[in-house]
Order: sequence, then structure tokens, then C-alpha cells
Amino acid sequence: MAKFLTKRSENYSQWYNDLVLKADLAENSAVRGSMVIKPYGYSIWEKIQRQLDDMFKETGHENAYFPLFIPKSFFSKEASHVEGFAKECAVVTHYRLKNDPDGKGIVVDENAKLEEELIVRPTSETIIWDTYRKWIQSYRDLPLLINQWANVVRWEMRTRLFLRTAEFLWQEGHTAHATEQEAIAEARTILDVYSTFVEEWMAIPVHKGRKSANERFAGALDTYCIEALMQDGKALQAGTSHFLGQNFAKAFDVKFLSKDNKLEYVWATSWGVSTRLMGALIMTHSDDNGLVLPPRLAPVQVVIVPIYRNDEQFEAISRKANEIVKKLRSMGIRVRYDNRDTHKPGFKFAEHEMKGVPVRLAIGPRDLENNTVELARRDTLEKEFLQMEGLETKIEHLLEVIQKNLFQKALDFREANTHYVDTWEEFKEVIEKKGGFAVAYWDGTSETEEKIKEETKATIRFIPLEENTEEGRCIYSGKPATQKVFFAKAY
RNA sequence: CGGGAUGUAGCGCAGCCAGGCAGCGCGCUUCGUUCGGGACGAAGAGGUCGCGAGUUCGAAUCUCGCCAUCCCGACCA
Repeated sequence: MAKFLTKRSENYSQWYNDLVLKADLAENSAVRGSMVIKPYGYSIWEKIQRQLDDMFKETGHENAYFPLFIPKSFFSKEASHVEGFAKECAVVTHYRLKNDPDGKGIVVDENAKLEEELIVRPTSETIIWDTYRKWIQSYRDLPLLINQWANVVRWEMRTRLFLRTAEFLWQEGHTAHATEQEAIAEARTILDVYSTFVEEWMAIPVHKGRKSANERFAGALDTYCIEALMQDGKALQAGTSHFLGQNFAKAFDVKFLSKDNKLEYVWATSWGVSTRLMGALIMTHSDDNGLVLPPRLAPVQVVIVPIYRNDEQFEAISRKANEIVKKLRSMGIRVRYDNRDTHKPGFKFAEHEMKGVPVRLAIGPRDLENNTVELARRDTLEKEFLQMEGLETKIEHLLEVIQKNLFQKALDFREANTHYVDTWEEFKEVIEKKGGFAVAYWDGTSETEEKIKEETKATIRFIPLEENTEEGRCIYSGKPATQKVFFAKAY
């Protein structure tokens, strides 16, 4: 392991790349644009999955699994959907290899060409709606509330670990409803699930909002999002929930008989969060010493490092440490006693710091004499000596304090980097120099959004859900405007 | 797909201009001393110099071709 991380102030994206590698979260693979998620990184993803999955179940959803491959013809059934994804699809054209007649390795067997080519799913709306047609006949079959955990592939030009990879892991919910209102309510319910999860578990403050037409999901009538602000002042979309109207129902002919015996198209939603959340987690909390994890998602919440010169000391310290481990475990706290004899304490300190373990305890000979322990907080880097007495209760409380502190720090940062602007000059100043959100009136047209993007690279990250009551003038065109929206450069 | 760069030990790199034993740092192995913030010493292991042609007595080094990767743009969760 190399010793030092690039400093955020020197090169933020280099810092991010270094951190992902050095905290042992993931690495690039032999396949361009596709990453290997390493055990430590994956265990954080598992925590995310576990909690979200519980929350989906609590809101009435069930898991299912749909195929990786989608017939090409399905794709072309919903016009804007094709347009949105066509440019980044991996396509399966053959189903067999053979030995190269020239003796060099293996080649594609040209005789094994598929009659209909298969698309590796970039998202599953089409295959799922083709299936739902068979499942839905009556209003009694509705609502249909399904989620799947899956991998998807989008052939991206430029990739970054977790933030944008050719293949990524996610969950995608796909629901069918009898009425428009119910579908919209579903999309909003999930938006709430997402924001609750991201704020309470990941300790990342998010704005809930609606996407502009330009940023909307291909095939959706309305796209809701949760949007977070990263430490470098760029915004990151952390999750989306779409109201799809009847677009997919019409494209795939999914109809039901209503109570009053009328044949109607169903109303749909889809929603997802991906391993991109890992990127958000890293970029929200971490510092120049490495990863900082909120306790609720930390695979290891407390690590105990023994300091000793000889076997007798090691054994005495281990007895003490194991007592602490036992008590903490019984309280449901994830604790590890790092008794590796192959590494020195200093090395372990640095390693656990790099990997973001929220609380570190060090126990040495002096602590045994004094009946104390050294406790170090990862979020503040503060150290203090504590009496053994009542230690476990203090740690339990401290973990909650850290969780809240991380959220508050991120929230303070976001507030400090949200600028309400009234003139185009101020707007450019914020986007080009300060970073963060620029909140301004917008005339509601795509043309204006496009021009702002061309001139500043900033896009509308979201339109607040609350209706704005005051009238204003568009920051760019000067035309009358009713919507104040959040602009930022984005990941 | 446009612009720029790079391929030499597990990782990071020097050597190439001016052809002549394959090097350095980190990591790895063994032994000893260490252990309260990334230990030290000694001894070791580890190479198709991206691939293929060519020039030459001799190529990591020169020439040609190919391949791959990275960075910057256009596209995107």
C-alpha cells in the first residue's frame, strides 16, 4: 500500500481515485470501464442493499428477477426510450465460439449468428413491461409492485470507479397502477424512501426535486430525483424515481378491465439507485486521511488495536480486548479485534483510518495499569483516554453522535455552498469560481437551459417540489419566470 | 469518435536522445532486533523491456506496422 493520498486541495479527482484504491474498495479490471468491487467495498454495498431492501418490503414491494438479455425488437417499441439508450448498448450477436482455423486461439463462429440480436440490459423497462402484459388483466391484479437487484450495462465513453462504470449494480423498481394519481404517489413514496435512507443511513443531505425535460429519463413523463452536493462543489444525482404515465403500457399493450368494466392502459413508475451511491458516500464525508464512514454503514464500527512488547502483555491485553468485543457484540455493535501479529500498531492505525472505521480503541500496557483505553474518532480525528468502566455505553452513544455529526457537517457545507443569485454575473461567478448550487429563476424553456449549459457547463439539477409563489425574471433570458431552480455542475 | 500521452519486476518509475551484463524505490520472502502513529538491519526471490517485422556482429534503445491503456473533449446514473 502506498503511503500517501493525494490531497483534495491539490487534485480532487486524483484524491478520489487514490482513495477508492487505497481504502480497498474497488479497482479497475481487465475489462475496460468495468470495475472489481473488492470485499471491503462490497460489504458497504451489502449494507446499503440490506437496508433499502427492508424499506422496499415495508412499503409493499416484492423482489423478482428478469433476464439480462433483451430482444432488440423490444427496445424499439418505446420511441424516446430507444433514443435515450441506443448509443450505449452492448449487443449480443452470436452464441458460439470455435477454434481459429489458422490455429490462433478462438474466434466467433459465424455460423452461430442469432436470428434476433440481444441487448444487454441498460435498464429493464422493456422486458418487464412485455412480461407485465401477461400478468395484468384486471384491476384486481393492481397495483403490481416489483423490485429487482441486478447488474446493468451502459457502454460509457469515460468511466470512473463507482461514479460511472460500464457495468454497475443497482436496484430497479417497476410498478403498475390503475390510476395516474396512484402511480404519481408511488413515485413520490419511493423518493421519500430514497431520501430517508440516504440522509439517515448514509448521512448525506439531499434535495428532493423534479428533473427538467432535458434531464428527464428516456420514456418518463416526470422524473423525480434526490440530489446531493459533493465536497468539490459538484452535484451528484443519488437516485431517481420516474412517473412513466402510460407510455410503456401503450408500447407493450398492457391493459386491464376497470371496476366499471372499461379496458384501460395501466399507469407505471420505475425507480433506481446504484453503486454510484458508493461514490456519493466517499465524496461527501472522506478527508485527506482516507475514507470516513457513517457508523450505520461501516462494516466495522469499532476496531481494537493492541500495543505490546511481549507475549505476556499481548495475552493480558487480548483478555481485556475480548471482553470488550463480547460486550459490544451483544449490543449489536460491529467490532473487530485487530490482533494481527504481522503488522505494527502505527501501520494498523493508518490502515483503519484509510478504511474509515468510525471508532478506534488502542490498548497498551499503560492502559492495563490505569484501567483505561485510548479512543480515537475517525470523523474529528480526536483522541482521548477513557476509563474502562462504562466504555461500551459510551461507544454506543458515540456512534450515534458520529452519525449525526457527519450529516450535520455535510449539511453545513451544502448550506454554505448554496447561493441565491439574481443576476447573470452573479450566476457565472458562482458556477465558475465558487462552485456549489446557484439558485435562480428560470423561464422554463429547454432552449435557455441548453444555452446556460453551453456557456457555463452548469445544468438544472432539480426543480424544487414546492410551488414557488413569487414571480421573477429568468436569470438568462430576462423573461418572466415562476420557477426558482437549482443549477450546478454535475457528475 | 476528435486532441494529447504512455506501455520496462506485483505497484510506481529510470534507462532510449548517443545500440554493448536489465536497474531504482515501494511491496514480497527469510532471520534478528522492534512494537503508544505507516520500524530498522542483513540476506534473498521476482523480467517475453506491449506484440510483430526490419536494420545491425549485437536492439529496451534505431525504423515500420499493429495492439492496449490513460488523460482532455462530445455522451451519461
